[in-house]
Amino acid sequence: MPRVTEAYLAERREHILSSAATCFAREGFHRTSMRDVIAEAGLSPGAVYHYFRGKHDIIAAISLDAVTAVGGAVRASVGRGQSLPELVAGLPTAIEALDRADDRTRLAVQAWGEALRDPALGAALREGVDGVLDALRERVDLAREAGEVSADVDPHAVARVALGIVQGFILQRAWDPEVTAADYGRGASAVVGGLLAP
Amino acid sequence: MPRVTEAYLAERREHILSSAATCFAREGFHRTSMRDVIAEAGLSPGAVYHYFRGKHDIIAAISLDAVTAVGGAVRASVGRGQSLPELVAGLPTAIEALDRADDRTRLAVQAWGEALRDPALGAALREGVDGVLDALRERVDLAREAGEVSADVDPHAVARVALGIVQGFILQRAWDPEVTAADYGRGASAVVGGLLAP
Amino acid sequence: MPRVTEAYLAERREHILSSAATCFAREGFHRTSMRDVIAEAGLSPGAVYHYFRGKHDIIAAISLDAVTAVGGAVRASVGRGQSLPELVAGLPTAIEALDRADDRTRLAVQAWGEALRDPALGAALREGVDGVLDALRERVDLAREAGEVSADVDPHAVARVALGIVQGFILQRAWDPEVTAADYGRGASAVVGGLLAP
Amino acid sequence: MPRVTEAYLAERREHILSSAATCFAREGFHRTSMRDVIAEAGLSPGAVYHYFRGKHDIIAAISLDAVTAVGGAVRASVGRGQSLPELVAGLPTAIEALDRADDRTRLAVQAWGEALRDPALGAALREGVDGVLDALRERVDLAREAGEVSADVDPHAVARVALGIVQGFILQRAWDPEVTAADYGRGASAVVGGLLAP
DNA sequence: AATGAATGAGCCTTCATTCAT
DNA sequence: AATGAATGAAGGCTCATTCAT
Repeated sequence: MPRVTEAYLAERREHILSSAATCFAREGFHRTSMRDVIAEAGLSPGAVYHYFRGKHDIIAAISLDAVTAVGGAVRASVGRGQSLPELVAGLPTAIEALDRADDRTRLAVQAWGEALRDPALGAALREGVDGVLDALRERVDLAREAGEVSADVDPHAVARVALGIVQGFILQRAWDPEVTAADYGRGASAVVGGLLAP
Repeated sequence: MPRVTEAYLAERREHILSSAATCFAREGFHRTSMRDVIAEAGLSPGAVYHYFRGKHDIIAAISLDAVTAVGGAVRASVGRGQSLPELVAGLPTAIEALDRADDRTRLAVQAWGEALRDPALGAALREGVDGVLDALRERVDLAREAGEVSADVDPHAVARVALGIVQGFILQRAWDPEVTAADYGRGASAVVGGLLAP
Repeated sequence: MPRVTEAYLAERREHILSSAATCFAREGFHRTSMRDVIAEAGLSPGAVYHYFRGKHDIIAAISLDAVTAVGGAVRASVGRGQSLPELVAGLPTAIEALDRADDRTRLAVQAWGEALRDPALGAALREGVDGVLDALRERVDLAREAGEVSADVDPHAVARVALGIVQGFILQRAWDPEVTAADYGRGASAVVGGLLAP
Repeated sequence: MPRVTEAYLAERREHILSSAATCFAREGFHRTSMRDVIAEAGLSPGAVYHYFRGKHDIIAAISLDAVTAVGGAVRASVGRGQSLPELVAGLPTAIEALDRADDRTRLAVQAWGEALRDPALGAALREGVDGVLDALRERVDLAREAGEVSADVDPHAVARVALGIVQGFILQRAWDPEVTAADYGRGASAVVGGLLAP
């Protein structure tokens, strides 16, 4: 019989992660020391190291979470059966909604850089991105089959561009909170749906 | 009077920066120590600190350079008098051309994260981005006035989205070198120019 | 729970201080590196920094201790109910007794200079000195009331001079160990008690 | 024929010393870097090192100057043919007069500590002190022969105490500028001349 | 005589992490 | 499960000083 419930352990782990996220969003991965994380969590070094193998693991977990959350938001939007311009218009809002308590999108920008240096994280992150790209590509395929989109576009490339539009929003909003989802979404929808005069 | 020429000083500074860029591209800003930079430059600590106030300043200079180079490539493309889809199609190639010697686009991704934590860098970077956004917006304005684009689009928002498309390319290519400028450019051009069947 | 006893912590702190004092007496505050202190203490850097915020704090603690010890010796002598000449004659011996293990009086001379540059240390030290001056002044007051001393002397000024005599001994003995407490004390007693022929 | 006059060289040397003294009085010997001294002097490193072998030499020169100045003031007072109490009463004022532009007495306190660590400086300083002690002792001898002072005092010891009184003034005044020469001198004169009621 | 770029040893300190309790 | 004292490598940087010009 375990001394403590599994739920307790999971909750503890989560608590540490969210404390770390707070620190990381405030100061960045590398300007945050384990001392900071430990203090923010109100624990002792030993306790934190009981749940994580090291700082590295915490960064990886948080990075993955941030990127996964973005991916999840995109995939959820894709599944909503809207027209392509509607879909694209709504993505920024879906992203914005992620930043409930923590600055998940700011963490995502940092995670992007981290993934460049950490092969394991890079692979994990790439996997998530591939899933999102697949979802977007399938949606474009459908649109093409439905004649909604001209036959000679490359769904792979279009999916990448659509993802790029989302990534650009995340980045620009991280730099400047005045970049709103509504404006950016309108622009995106215009680009995708009717930029060229008929 | 051993006062060396100003050109010599500038060249030395540049040498240090490019040595640092090599290190940073290889290991990231924070896994690179000043020792690494100093060794790569083949100098002594004192010499490096003669030209830069600290690691921070070197990171900032390189970050700014990377982001400025991206901005310059975009602005140069904008000034080339192409149609909007042509312009957008060509941007990834222009970006790709930046990575001649150093991995300037990889550095850019790191710089993005850095700018989130360093207010001074953030401000400088934002200024550069604003210039690029202005150039793109003006181009869209022109297209609108020429009837090339429907009148009810918001040029500001469209400029941001166009920039986002470029940023997305930088990021996706940094993660996966197989993402080619040609493919992404084709996708971008399709999105902007004729995604919707007529 | 590895929480060690408070006594253990205090002892550790004291051990570091005495190691530092050894180094400082040997080489001076500024020619002693933290490496020296750490090696002398037989600890790791982290351990030392666990107990002190930095070299500065160690210097301050040792300086304060040295000056406080001197003050304590003076106050103890004052409380011994001797005649003024007896008291003054005994002070050098009391001071000399401080240098049992460490060279506390040599440290005091260094502390004097340090207090000139470190406002916090200066204030602390001044406070200690004021206490000693008070004690001396009270003693002089008593002597005056007892008619032991002429009525028109300023007890404050006399107290300062008495302290000065002690400080001069500390300094001269630090430079030249041949200056003995016995000789100096005899001189001091003569000055105070019967310099002028009757 | 020398390129520059000897006077020019001496003046330059003096200029560097006074710049250094300014820095040292402001920040202490060890918190002052050669950069500081060089900047204060408005010269280049090479120029300063042309006149001094190193920081060490500058510290030694300034320390010696400060201590010598004190010694000179005492000896000048001794030669003035006053009664012993008058002499002692006047010493603090003579000391105070030294602090024209620079804080020579503050530098002296630092020099005391320095002499403890630097054998060469210690020897030089001790020599100066011995001269002062000799002068004081001779004065006491004279007083003894004149019957001004009781025959059984030890002139050596009394001279040391007299010097100690001066050193105490220097120290106490360095810590607290409110300690005035007038007050301290009055106290000293009282101690020496008539502390004990008749 | 003077310049100032360059040197490189060494400084103080922090950090992620461990392990006896 | 949790504590926190301890580790020790490594970090960024400063410093007194030199020497080609």
